Amino acid sequence: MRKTLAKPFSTAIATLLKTPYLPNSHSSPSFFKPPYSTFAPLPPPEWVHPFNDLSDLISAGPKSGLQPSPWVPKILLILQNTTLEEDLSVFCQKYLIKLPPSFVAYILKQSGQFPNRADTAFRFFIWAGKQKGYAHSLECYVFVIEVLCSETNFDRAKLVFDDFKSKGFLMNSSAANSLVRSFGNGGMVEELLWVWRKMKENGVEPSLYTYNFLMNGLVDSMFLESAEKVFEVMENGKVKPDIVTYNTMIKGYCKWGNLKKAIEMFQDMEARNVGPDKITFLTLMQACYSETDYNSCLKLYNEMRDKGLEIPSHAYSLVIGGLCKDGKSLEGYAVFENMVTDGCGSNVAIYTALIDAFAKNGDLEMAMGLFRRMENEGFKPDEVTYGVIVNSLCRNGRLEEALEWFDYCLRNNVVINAVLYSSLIDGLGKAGRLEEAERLFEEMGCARDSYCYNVLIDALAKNGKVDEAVNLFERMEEEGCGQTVYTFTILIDGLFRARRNEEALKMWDVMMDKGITPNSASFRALSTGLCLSGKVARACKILDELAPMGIVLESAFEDMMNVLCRAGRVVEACRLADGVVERGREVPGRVRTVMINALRKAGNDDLAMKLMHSKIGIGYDRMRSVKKRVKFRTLVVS
DNA sequence: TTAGGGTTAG
Repeated sequence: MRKTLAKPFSTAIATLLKTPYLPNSHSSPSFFKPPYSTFAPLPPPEWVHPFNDLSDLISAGPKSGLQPSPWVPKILLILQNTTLEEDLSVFCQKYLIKLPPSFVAYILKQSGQFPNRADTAFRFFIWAGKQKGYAHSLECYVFVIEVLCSETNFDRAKLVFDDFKSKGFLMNSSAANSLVRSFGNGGMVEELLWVWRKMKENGVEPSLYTYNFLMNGLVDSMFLESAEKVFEVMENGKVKPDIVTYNTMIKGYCKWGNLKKAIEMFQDMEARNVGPDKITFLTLMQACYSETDYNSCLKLYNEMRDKGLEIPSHAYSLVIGGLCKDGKSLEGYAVFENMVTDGCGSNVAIYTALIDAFAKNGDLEMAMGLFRRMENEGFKPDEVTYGVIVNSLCRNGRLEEALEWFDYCLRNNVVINAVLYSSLIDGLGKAGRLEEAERLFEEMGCARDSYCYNVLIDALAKNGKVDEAVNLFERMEEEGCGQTVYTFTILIDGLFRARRNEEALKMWDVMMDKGITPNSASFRALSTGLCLSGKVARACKILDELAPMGIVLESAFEDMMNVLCRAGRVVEACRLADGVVERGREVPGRVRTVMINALRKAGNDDLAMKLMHSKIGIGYDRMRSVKKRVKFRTLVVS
């Protein structure tokens, strides 16, 4: 038997590398190329059966006349099988094969092509390391680290690397590239620096790839200043920054929220003749989109078109999505038509965004037309699309149709998510159909999120069922669903409406104690309740307490003025205006404008005109020949 | 080697 094993492993591997079964055989690492003569022998190809698993392989034995078959890929498939080590042990023993490190490295490298392989790969690596007469090569370490880092298993990667360091391998450039990439992705800076030092020691010059991997690692770990330094080194060194380096830096600035610097770099690259590519544009567009700067998104898209660059489908998604969010459904549709003309395929997300935008603009016919067109083109509407349809119908008072679509989803096994449920519960609540809303809430087929709770709490509170709303608020906590600033706003508003002022104030304190940051809307609910019950000073005090916490609510004072004027409490409004000026919380000119607008909004045109034609708020009291600002109070006194 | 979308509440 041993005699028949004499055919070298190299022959088997060489044959296998040529077979179409081998995934990505063209990308096989260079150290799998000959010479293989030092490898222990494996069964010759003619033995090999088209195995389904390793047990087949083991039991096959010599069978003449069979076609050579790619058994290595079969072993790779067995990587999905947890008994790999055991099987391989048996296999190696049976054929008395000495496990070659290159084989282990190969399996580890290939295992990266399967999802969630880090655990198996790691155990395989450990198992192989324990085999008699076997020692891991540099590549084994590099590949297992690569697999571990790609699945964010950084602790294990560190463990393996500590072992690696003790072995005293000579660093080479491909190992260095891989390690820099792995450690960069994991933010393992210490390890990264070790590799860099080792490269220097062993005279391995960093290539453009090494630099770019390093840059990407630094940027992803938010070490932006270090990335800037590396960039500088590249600019002054032999290896100049290329398009990837620039794109990585731009990504860094975007992630850091420094869009201005990203744009500067974008302009700088043009000046240095490194033309921006589709990735540069897409990165910038994504950043603009995230900052809701949809206009810049559109400008970048137009620039891309002018340059004749290929426009990726995702860029269209961003531009169309941005226009839709801005309520510009027609403009969004125009870009959509460009996309179709360019031969760039649409997708469910783009259709859904357009349907939503048209529906929000009240054009339900166009929205439904797009829905049908999408279906005719073979796109299957998903849970988000149905969510948009149901929400649009609810918003437009077409609750019955929304319910029909809900039934349709149920009948056709379409997933119904919490968004669709919350839209429907909200629709029912706003239509006063509380019982149905509550029933739907209880019967929900998925986990309830804060939206679902909030819409129902709102429905209850607005329909005079404040106790039930508070019960639901408590149940929310019991069921582990986080209360949000919306929950508190709804309840504070509801409690004030029910004249349960002290409870409303307590609710505000609970919110603060929970570390939930109030916003303009929540303070509006509180201040409205307080102002209408004559406690303007208390509202001001609470507002003043927020400032030291760094919470500045831009419209707070304006909202209070509006509420007071609308309630005809002009004296209190004037007192508030004077207080705001005296505390220097707002420039007098603006307070004056706010006051005029508030009076106008409240329909009190007479006082608004009087204020406009006086020097109140900005003028000086010359009668008493003391330079003093005329108080707003004089508006109602004189 | 670098980039990745759509729906909901006060």
